[in-house]
Amino acid sequence: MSDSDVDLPESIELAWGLRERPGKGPKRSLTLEQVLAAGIRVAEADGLAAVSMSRVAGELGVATMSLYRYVPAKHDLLELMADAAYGPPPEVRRPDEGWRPALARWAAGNIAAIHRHPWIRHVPVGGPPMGPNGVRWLEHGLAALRGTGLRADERVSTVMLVSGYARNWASLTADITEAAARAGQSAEELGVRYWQRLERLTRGGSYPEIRQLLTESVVENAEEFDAEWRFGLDRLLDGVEVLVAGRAAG
Amino acid sequence: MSDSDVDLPESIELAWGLRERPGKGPKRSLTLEQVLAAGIRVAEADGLAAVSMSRVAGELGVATMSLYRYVPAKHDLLELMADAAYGPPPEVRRPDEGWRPALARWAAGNIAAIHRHPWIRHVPVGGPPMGPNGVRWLEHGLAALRGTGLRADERVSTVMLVSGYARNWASLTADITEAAARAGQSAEELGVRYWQRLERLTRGGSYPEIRQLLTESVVENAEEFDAEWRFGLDRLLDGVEVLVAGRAAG
DNA sequence: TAGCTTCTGCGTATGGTCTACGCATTAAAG
DNA sequence: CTTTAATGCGTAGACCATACGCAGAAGCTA
Repeated sequence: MSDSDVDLPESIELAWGLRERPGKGPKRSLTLEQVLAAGIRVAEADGLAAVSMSRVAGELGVATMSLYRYVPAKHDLLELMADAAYGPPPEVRRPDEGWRPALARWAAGNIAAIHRHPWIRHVPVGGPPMGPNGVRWLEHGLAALRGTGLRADERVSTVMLVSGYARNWASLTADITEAAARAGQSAEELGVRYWQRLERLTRGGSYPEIRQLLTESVVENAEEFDAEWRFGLDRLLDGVEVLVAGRAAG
Repeated sequence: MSDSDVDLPESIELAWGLRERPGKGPKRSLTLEQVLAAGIRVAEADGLAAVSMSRVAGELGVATMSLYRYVPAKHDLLELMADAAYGPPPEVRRPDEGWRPALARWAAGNIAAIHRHPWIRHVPVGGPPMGPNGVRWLEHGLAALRGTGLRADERVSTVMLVSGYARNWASLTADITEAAARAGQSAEELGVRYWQRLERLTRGGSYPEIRQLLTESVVENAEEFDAEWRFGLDRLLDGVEVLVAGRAAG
């Protein structure tokens, strides 16, 4: 109870529903959930850049300033929207499931969440996860590593490593997909274009490795897109496995 | 020569100095380098949020709209600033150097660059690297993997994997460092606070793994900060090594 | 040398952004 | 019934990016 009053950021208390509502004044006309849902609706429709306080308020049929009774600042609105949009993590690791498939499933869930709400990647992250869903995701990620013999800090680092990779990869592919949509081309065409451009830029300069790359075929079609994701994930999990195996032996 | 006219984004042509300057009108009073340097100066002093067109123009003693003669839009200014701030990559792999230490050095250089200019992490990335420095970094990253038997797409994926990890880790630590500076606390204290907060939030809920974590010590001091970085990197490189060794054998 | 063309810097104006402040209204507590 | 606190929100201030157009500078051509 000495640390019962660890002070939390206001937006986090809001998200967890820890704000006492003494119910003195008039009844509130909205809930935080409604505000977040409206923000998400706007982001889904027109991208994160379209999420302005006035636009979200308009979506709810209230005045702009009313939102500030539900959220301390726009930045908090965005963070809370992201946490809400992530949704619940994939099912926890089953008793009969190995750590590796479990972690792979968790990573895939991460990708899926970002691809389901591509605007999430533009929400600036501010520190480690503390939102309700963020904490649940952390919990399930750690659950995948139970019984591996990894130390506490190693388990945390591993989960961060995997989620970081998932986020990066999802961001990159979403960037390409959106750029392709904007240009009216396929993602495949756009991938080819990148290497054409690199070819043009490295002409005349001293870029032996890149020039070498261009002689081998680096073309990617849609199926190899997924293969690329799995390549990185396999590298990552192989690296973890080396450690796990070493711990089990030593 | 059929692909001699691959069209490049305007900002990229600008950065590479590929814009013909027919020299018809009056002499320009600035160079792109000066504009970028001014923007970087502002970001360095007051953060990326302080970088507005008018502020950068003021720094240079010109009118706001004059900047648009050097840069198509603010977004391009930021991208170009980031590319310039990265600077040249670490020395290429030496002939006697193994791929693993070379890639580790390259990764460390990545970290150093972001820590030298912490605002870089807030510049929204838009696709694969095409700026002059971005391409040079790519070149040196690939050079570390020469002779490993990895295919072209595998080399590229590996480099992306490592740079992504470096960026993520540098971002996280920079977030913590800045938050600590704002709160007048040490990064160590703030790390402890995170776990205290997590303890508070997971009380009463169903978070067995996180609760378990809290019983083991997850405290990090400044030295373990660096150990955490190395842990992730070792996992990553171990994973690559498994593949490289397999290729050498098979 | 005269005129034409093109490029420069930049003043003005438009339509946005976030949010501090204060006020009238509502509802519960004493 | 009075006191107290919380709500919705109108107004206003301080920014922001950038479209447009113009006056002047510099080179090219005749």
